[in-house]
Amino acid sequence: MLAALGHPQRLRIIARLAEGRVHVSELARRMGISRPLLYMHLERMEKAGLVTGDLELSPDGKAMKYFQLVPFDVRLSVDTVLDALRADEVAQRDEAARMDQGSRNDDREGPDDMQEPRS
Amino acid sequence: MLAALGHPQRLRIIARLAEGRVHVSELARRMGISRPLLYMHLERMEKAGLVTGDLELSPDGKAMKYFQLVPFDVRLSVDTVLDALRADEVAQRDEAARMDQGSRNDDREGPDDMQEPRS
DNA sequence: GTCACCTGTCAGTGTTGACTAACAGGGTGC
DNA sequence: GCACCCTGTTAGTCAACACTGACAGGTGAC
Repeated sequence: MLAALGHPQRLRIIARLAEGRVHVSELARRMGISRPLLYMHLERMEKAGLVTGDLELSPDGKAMKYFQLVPFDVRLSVDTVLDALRADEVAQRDEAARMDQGSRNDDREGPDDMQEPRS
Repeated sequence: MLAALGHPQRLRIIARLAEGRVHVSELARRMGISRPLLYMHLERMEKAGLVTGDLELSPDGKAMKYFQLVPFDVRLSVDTVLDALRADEVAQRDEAARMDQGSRNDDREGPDDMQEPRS
C-alpha cells in the first residue's frame, strides 16, 4: 500500500477521485495522461485496496468503468511499521509452510538448501 | 516520504534501527546486503527525514557513521493526502516564482539552501 | 455505412531504481 | 611492511517502472 501511495501521479489520482467517481477515459482526459498509463496506476491502486472499479452501462448503453475511492485512514509510525513487518513475516512463514506441505506430496523440488537466513 | 517507505528493504532497515543506532558496515552485515546498496537506501531515507547519520570516532580512533531512527507518526488518510498535495502545489508555485525572480536578476541564487517541505 | 464515444490489451521505449564488484583513502595494531 | 577494520564513491548490470501509440472490439446516433 505504501508503494502504491509513493508516487505523485497516484496521489493526484486520489485527489481527483476524492471529488467523485469518474470513468477512466474522462479521468485520463482531465489529468492529461494517456489511458493505458492510467490503467496501470489504477490497477496498482486497486490491488492495494485504495480504489475500486465497477463496469457499468450508461443510460445510452455504453460500457463505462467507474472508479471510486476507498476511504482509508492509517496511522503511520515506527510501531505500526514494526507491527506490519511482523504480520508480514508470519504470513510469509505460513505461506512457506503451506507450500512445503503441498510439495511434500506433490513434487519434490528444492532439497534443503533454501533455508531462510534467520537471525 | 511515502516513496521512501514504499520499499520492503527500507522498512526492514527501520526495524533494525528501531533496536538502536548502528554503524553502516555492521548494519549491512546484519541485513545481509552490500554496503553501497545500504548507502543508497539510507541516503533516500535521510532525505525523507526518516533517519539521521552522524560520523563519529570510536574510542580506538576509527571513523564510524552511526545511523539512527527519527521517530515519525503520521496520519495517512484521504484528507491528509489532499492537504499534502495542496501544500506541495503551493511550494512548487513559490519555487517557480523564485526561479523566475532569479533569472530576472541574473545569477541571484544560492544563499538559501534546500528548504525542506515536511515538518 | 461512418462518426464518436467507450473498454481492454499489446508491443514498444526511455528512465529510474535496485543491486554488485571494485576502487581509493584513512585509521589501529602487529 | 601487512592485516584488519572502517568510510565514501564509481562504473556497470539488470529488472522494474512509467509512459506512448496503436490495435481489436463494443455500442448508439446520424
